[in-house]
Amino acid sequence: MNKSENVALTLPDGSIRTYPGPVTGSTLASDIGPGLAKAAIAIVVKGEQWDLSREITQDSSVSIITNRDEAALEIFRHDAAHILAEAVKELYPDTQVTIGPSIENGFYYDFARKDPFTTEDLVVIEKRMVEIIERDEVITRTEMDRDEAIQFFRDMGEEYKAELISAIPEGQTITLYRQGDFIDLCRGPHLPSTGKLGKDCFKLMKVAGAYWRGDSNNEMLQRIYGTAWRTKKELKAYLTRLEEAEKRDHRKLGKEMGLFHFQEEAAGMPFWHPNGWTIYQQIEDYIRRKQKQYGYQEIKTPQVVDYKLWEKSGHADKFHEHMYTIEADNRTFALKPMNCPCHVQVFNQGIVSYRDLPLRLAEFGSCHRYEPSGALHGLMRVRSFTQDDAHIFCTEDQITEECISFCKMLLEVYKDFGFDNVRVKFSDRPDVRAGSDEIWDKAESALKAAVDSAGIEYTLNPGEGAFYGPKLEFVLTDAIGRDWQCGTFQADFILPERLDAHYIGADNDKHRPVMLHRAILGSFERFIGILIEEHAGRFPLWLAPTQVVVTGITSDQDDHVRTVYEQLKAHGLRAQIDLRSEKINYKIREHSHAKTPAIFVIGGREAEENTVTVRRLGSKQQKTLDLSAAIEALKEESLAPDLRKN
RNA sequence: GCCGCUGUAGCUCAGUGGUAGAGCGCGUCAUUGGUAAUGACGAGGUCGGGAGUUCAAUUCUCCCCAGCGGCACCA
Repeated sequence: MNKSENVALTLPDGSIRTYPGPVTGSTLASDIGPGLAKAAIAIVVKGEQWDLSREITQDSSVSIITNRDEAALEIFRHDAAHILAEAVKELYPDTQVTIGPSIENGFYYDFARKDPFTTEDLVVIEKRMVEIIERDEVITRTEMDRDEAIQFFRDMGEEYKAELISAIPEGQTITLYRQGDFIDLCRGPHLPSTGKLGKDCFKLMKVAGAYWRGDSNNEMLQRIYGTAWRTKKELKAYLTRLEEAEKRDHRKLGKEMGLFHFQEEAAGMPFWHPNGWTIYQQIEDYIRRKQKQYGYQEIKTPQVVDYKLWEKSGHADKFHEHMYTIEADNRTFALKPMNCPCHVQVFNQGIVSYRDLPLRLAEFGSCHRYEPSGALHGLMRVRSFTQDDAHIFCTEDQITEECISFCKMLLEVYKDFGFDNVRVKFSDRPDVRAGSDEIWDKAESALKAAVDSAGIEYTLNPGEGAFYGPKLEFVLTDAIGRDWQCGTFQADFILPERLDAHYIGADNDKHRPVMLHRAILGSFERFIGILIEEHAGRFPLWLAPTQVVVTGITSDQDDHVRTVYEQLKAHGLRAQIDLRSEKINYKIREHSHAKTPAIFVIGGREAEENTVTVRRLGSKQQKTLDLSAAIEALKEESLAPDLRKN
């Protein structure tokens, strides 16, 4: 490249600035204006993010990233991670640095260190980070040869960094970033200087353990999590959002609302209370109706099954450590961890004709899995749960149609529960799997064709399929932003083979059916957990454990209150009566806290006119209605979505 | 399972090497009040479980269990 050649930079508005030679983003920004120079964070050169200090040597289309841009956030967070690492190295020089990326809402950095960081350390580190920001250290980018870089970090005692670089292909140029005395391997880009990060725009959040390179066979590192934002206001808003999310945590609400509990004697296995079980039953009834509508037949299979069956199905091989076993009669049994092998047993009874396919067998199957203790999480990850499970036995030709029908049903169900945003992942063959590559090719392409024709958008989730087949995962998000897989649709060519399922085809020969494993809610437990958080405990009327409370202003109305209560119950509403000698204020407050959707209040006037004054949760307004009208309205609203007329 | 933190009344939490406290809730009584807390009195705890140190352990040490935050796992 001839240095004397002109460099023409095309800005987003189409205007062109020409320079007599190489030029940096900061020069460009200051030439455009001092305001921009101050706000500039990085520059996009031909679609790639560059540091402001990096020389642009060729004609390029460019745009400057300012601190108002969304793209700046990631850079801020990445810089925050570097500043964190610098602070830690200054305070605890014997610590080795490893990696520190920006993540959703913030950043983290993993450190190798004998003694773990304490919460008090975080305060000290955070203080030092502010100092580094105040020092406004210039951040410079340098390039280094790969082997040179390995030696460089090794000389500094940074073995992890050296190992990281070793994994990079030979001959490649490595970029390093320096700020003050701190040097890190990094792709960049970074801010021009540490002072660009607002010292009141970040906060260290927590310490945690994390395996080196995400592998549980490796040693555990100390991870520090932080959050970082463009402005103090954004940071505050984020912290407030976290607080709000905590209030809708299903574990907290479950306790407050008396839905369920856990205890030591049965870790990870919920005890459902009357209130929670009412919700559960509403959901089960709903799904049962839905499944009938979509051509499923419900069955029930045993929970304790000889271990031999799990060996035959292949589950024992991969999951034996996660199965509860029982010894009896000199035999070993397992509590079923899933329903599919049992469903094949039902399929295998008698002879199935191709005319019977697709055969859709559904079960509200209670399963037990010995989940690792650290994985347990309220209702979201439990050791005993019930799935809205079903297996569709069909021919290869029927996969597409079944997938389309399933996706339609799933989206209807999610919509009825108030979930409009469902993310879908396509998980293909894992490293450890059963069956030949040929069968996997077939299963994957069949599932892909099916989901494409269903018109569902998905992201690829490589290597995450089940050991017997590829799957679609339908993911919902909890209050704290954590993702949970609920629905699933899996194409399985392997279990029918292993458990010798067959049908008689039109050609009078035996054929293997394809097995489609599918669930919509996934487990009732997890789904209810998410439902609680989604609604913050304020369930729609059809799900609410108590739909209406009837109470009087004074005890003079007690008889009338009783009559109304009886009528509500006669209409099938889940009503409660409150005859306590408390003031109306107290009772309203209490039932509102309990998140009761409707309160019917009866005073002297209402008793005389046979009306009720209705107060709905979340509203301070009251409406006095004829009793029969009030009951009718409530009844209509309390119908499950699939039972409503419109 | 791994790293760290936590475990005291039904709930939320304070506290101490000398056998425990608050608020809410609960119970009794009084109060009959028009839409988010009426008052008085009262009951309630093997301080997660086990072992050790000590004259003495809820408090200090160790082991175990469970919960929380992550990591790993998730048929």
